[in-house]
Amino acid sequence: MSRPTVRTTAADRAHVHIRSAILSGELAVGVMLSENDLATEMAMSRTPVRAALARLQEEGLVAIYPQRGAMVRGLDARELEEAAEIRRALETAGVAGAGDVARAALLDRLQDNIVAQERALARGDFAAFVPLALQFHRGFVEVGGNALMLATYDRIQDRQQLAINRSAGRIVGDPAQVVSAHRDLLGAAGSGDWVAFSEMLADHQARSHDFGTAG
Amino acid sequence: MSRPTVRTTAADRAHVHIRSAILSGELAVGVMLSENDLATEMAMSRTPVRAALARLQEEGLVAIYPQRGAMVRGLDARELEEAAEIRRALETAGVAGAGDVARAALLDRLQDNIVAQERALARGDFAAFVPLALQFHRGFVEVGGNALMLATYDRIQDRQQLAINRSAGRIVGDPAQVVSAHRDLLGAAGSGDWVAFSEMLADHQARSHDFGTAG
DNA sequence: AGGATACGTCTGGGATCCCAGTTGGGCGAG
DNA sequence: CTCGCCCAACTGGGATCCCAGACGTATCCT
Repeated sequence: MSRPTVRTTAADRAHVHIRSAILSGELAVGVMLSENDLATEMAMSRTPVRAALARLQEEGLVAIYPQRGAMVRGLDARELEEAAEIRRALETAGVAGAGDVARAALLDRLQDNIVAQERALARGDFAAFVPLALQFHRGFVEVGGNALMLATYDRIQDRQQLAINRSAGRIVGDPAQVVSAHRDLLGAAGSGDWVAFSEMLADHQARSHDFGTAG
Repeated sequence: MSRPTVRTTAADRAHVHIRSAILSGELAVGVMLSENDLATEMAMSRTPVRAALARLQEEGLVAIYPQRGAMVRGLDARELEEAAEIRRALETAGVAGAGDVARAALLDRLQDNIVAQERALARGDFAAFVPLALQFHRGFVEVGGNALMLATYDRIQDRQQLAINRSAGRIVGDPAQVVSAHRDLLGAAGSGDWVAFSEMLADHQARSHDFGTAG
C-alpha cells in the first residue's frame, strides 16, 4: 500500500517555495536572488534551486542574467494588457467551444459563484473576492473542455496574480459594476453568444482596468 | 564592440539539438532518452542535458518518468485538435486586435505569401509549402502586435510541427481548396471582420483536417 | 582631485561523484 | 517447464567541487 509516486522532489519544493514567495509579494520585484542563499535557506543544494529558477524563468516570473544572478521580474503595463487580451481570447474560445450541456452546468456553478462574490463585496472582503473572480473567469475556459487551452490560460493567469497582490486590495472600479458585468457575461455565455461575450468582456476588462486588478 | 552576450550556453545547445532531433522525426515517438547517452553523444556533461530535458518537458515534447528515463512524447488526435482550437482563438484575437495600418501591411505581405504557396503547390513541393502555410497563419497573430500572444502561439505551434513531419508530405485535402481558403481568410482579416474570420478558420481547419497537416 | 586600472569576491555554468529507486534478466525451487 | 525471487546494472536526483566571467572597490598614476 505504499505510494512511491508521491516522492516529492527537492526541485519541486524549491519551485513552489520561490514561486509562492514571489506571488505573495514576499520577494519584491527587482531583488536579486542568489542560488546560494536560496539553497542554504531551504537546506538543500544549489542543484534543485537552479532547476527551480530555470522553470520560473520559463514561467516569466524571474529573469536570469548570465553570470549575474536571477532577478524577480515585474510586469509593465504593456505586458499586463497583453495578458488580458490573451485571457479574453481564451475565455471567448472556451465559451464558443462549449456544448449545450456543459454551458448549462456552467450557468449553475457560476451563478452560485456570483452570489458568493456579492457576499464578499458586501462585507468588504476583497481577499475573498479576488479568488472568486479569478475562478469565475476561469470557468469560461473550463467549459470549453480543452485541457491544453486551460493549461495555457493558467500559465498566463498566474503572472496576473503577481500584479493583483501588488495592488493589494486596491480594487479599481465600482464593485457593484463589476458584479453586474459578471452577470451579463454569464448571461451571454449561457446563451452561447460568444461574439457578444467577447465584446462585453473587452468592455469589462477596460472598465475595471483589468490589468492590475481581478477583473 | 565585443558581444559578450552571445555566449552560447551548453544547456541551450543541448536544448536545440534534442528539440530539432525530435521535431525532425529523427527521434521517434516512444523512444527512451538516456541522459548519459545524450551527454556523451554531444560531448558534454549530464548537467546541461538534464536542464535541456526539463525545458523540453515543459514544452510538452518529452515526458520524464522519475527514475525511469525521458520518453519522446507523441500527440494524440485529441491533443492536436485542442492545439488547433487554441491557434484559432489566437489568430482570431490577433486579427481582432489589429489596427488599420497593420492590417494593410499584413495584406501586402500575405498576398505575396499566397503566391508563393501556389507556386510551391504547382510544382508539388510540399516541403516548401508547409513553412509558407505556417508563416501565413502566424501572420494573423503577428498583426495583433501582442508579443506575449505571439510567444504563446509559437509554443503551441511547434508541437504541431511534430505531427506535420510525422505525416511526411501526406497532405490531407485538396491543395487548391487550401489556397482558396487562405485567400478567403486573408480577405476577412483585411476587412477586420474577425467574426467571419473565426468561422472561416474553423471550417478551414476542419476541411484540411488541420490537426496533423499544415492547414 | 579625478580617473583609469588592477584585484578580490561575488555570480552562475558545468563536471564529477554519490545515492536511492526501478527494472529486467537469470537462477533456483516447485 | 513454469513461476517466483533475487541481484546486478541501469535510470535520474542531489551534492559537491571547480571554473570563467562580471562588479565593486581600492589604489595608483596623472
